[in-house]
Amino acid sequence: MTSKADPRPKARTPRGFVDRRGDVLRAERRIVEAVSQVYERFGFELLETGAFEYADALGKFLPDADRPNEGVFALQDDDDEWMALRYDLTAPLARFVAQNWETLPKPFRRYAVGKVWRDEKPGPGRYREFVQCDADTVGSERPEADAEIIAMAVEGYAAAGLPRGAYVLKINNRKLLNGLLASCGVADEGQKLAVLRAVDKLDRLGRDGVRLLLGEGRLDESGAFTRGAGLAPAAAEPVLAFIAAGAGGRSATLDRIAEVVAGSAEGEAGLAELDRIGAALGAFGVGEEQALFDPSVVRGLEYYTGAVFEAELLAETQDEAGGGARFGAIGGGGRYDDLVARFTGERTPATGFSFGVSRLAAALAASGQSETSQARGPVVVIALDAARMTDYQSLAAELRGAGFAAEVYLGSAGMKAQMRYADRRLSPAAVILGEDEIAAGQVTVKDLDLGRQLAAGVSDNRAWRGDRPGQVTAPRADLVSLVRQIVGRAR
RNA sequence: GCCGCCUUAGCUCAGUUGGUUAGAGCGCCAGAUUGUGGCUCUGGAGGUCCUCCGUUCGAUCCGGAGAGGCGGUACCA
Repeated sequence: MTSKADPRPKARTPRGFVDRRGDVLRAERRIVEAVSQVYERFGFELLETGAFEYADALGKFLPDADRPNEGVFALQDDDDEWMALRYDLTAPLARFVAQNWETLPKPFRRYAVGKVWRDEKPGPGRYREFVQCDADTVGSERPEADAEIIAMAVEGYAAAGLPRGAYVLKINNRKLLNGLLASCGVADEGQKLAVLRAVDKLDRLGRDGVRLLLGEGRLDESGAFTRGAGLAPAAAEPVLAFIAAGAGGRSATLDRIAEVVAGSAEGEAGLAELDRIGAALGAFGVGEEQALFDPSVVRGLEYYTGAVFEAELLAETQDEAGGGARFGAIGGGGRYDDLVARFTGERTPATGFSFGVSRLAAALAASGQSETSQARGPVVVIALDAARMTDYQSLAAELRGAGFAAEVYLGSAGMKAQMRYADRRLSPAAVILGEDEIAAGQVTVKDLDLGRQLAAGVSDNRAWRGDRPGQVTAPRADLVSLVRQIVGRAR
């Protein structure tokens, strides 16, 4: 061995990225198609924008000289302009709407499906590249627009195959908490954000944990201290009462919220919006158990200005180790009335919902709803004799012409390995054209599914091979009808 | 980002009190079976023992640094 550096690169996927094969992709494509159909039925137009945006269009995560790659994958173009891979589909929508406002039908309703990228610490089920599916309405401030987005999300989950009761869509309104805080004398933006963050942790830390985070702060088990919002107890108690108001049906929740936010103009406005959303949901036929009001929903984002939505998976799930898997949100969204104004200076009301496609696929799998069946392979034409490749190719072409997936085995292994190949591909049939068949003007088609069934009961290899189960030899002209019989059975 | 644990074959993992050829199961390939998937048997391939630096006659093992993975926490568009 020399001390020269190994010139061979290591085959590996970059951190936070995954390779995904046919079966997974098929499942995801089914989901996307189902949800897209729902969106189209509601009158939403498909829009695609590029993967890159100029960094300033992406908003607060824009790179600057000090940390050009914070949170996003960014690079500098030839003209020194920073561009970055989009981290969601909403920022590109805001840019598109601002750019094309004059020519768009208003309100503008579009859905979008595409990859987004985030340069952050990957975790289980959390990658640096993933597919999102969004629907947004830009240019309507009616609460009915929010309700419609929620109704589409509910229908989307149903269309994707998530059963009723497996999830719940929680609805809240930022104006409620804003109004509440204002009437408690909390005006500082940083403090408001800290309150939102604390409220967001209700499901994980419980009421007492949130109380600590609303006040001075909280010391967790590992000894790390999280600074709180610094609210006085007199201000924290109404917040705690507010976030506890969520149990029960939609109108009962509204009644309880009304008591807490009474006297605040912004709170009353938020309440009125929720009331109209609730009425519209009723008209859409969205049940109380599918979409409810929950004052503890936050969505963490600064840019939401009104209604916020979050879909949570309820079904009992298990991770691979058998423990209870925490799933958390499987989608979310809300109203963002200021996002387009970043470009135009004019307030443009907008509302939307977004879900992660692979997260939903994982949710379906976890609730036992996904068909994880392996894709069926093609009919495999066994290649026994290199000199006969053209014959094999025409057999395959004939089958493809008749509408079957078919391929000629292109490796160099023998018959046994070729049969194993067809078996692993889950092919329904193998076509054998050997010397015997050629001499007799025949072709042999083997039913692999039948063999799979019979194999379990066979213990003697000689018999297994000798019986040749499901194997039919017939005149070559009958190829297509033989395959049709066998493959028809397989479907 | 911070704290803790972990990293040996494609996968799951043994093991070496620091010593010459590092193992198992599963998987993969081949033969038994000139042209037939499964079972069984036999054989084979596959390892920088995460990387670098240090200690040592000698390091997969000890020390340090780094990378990657897992869990918690923070952040989350």
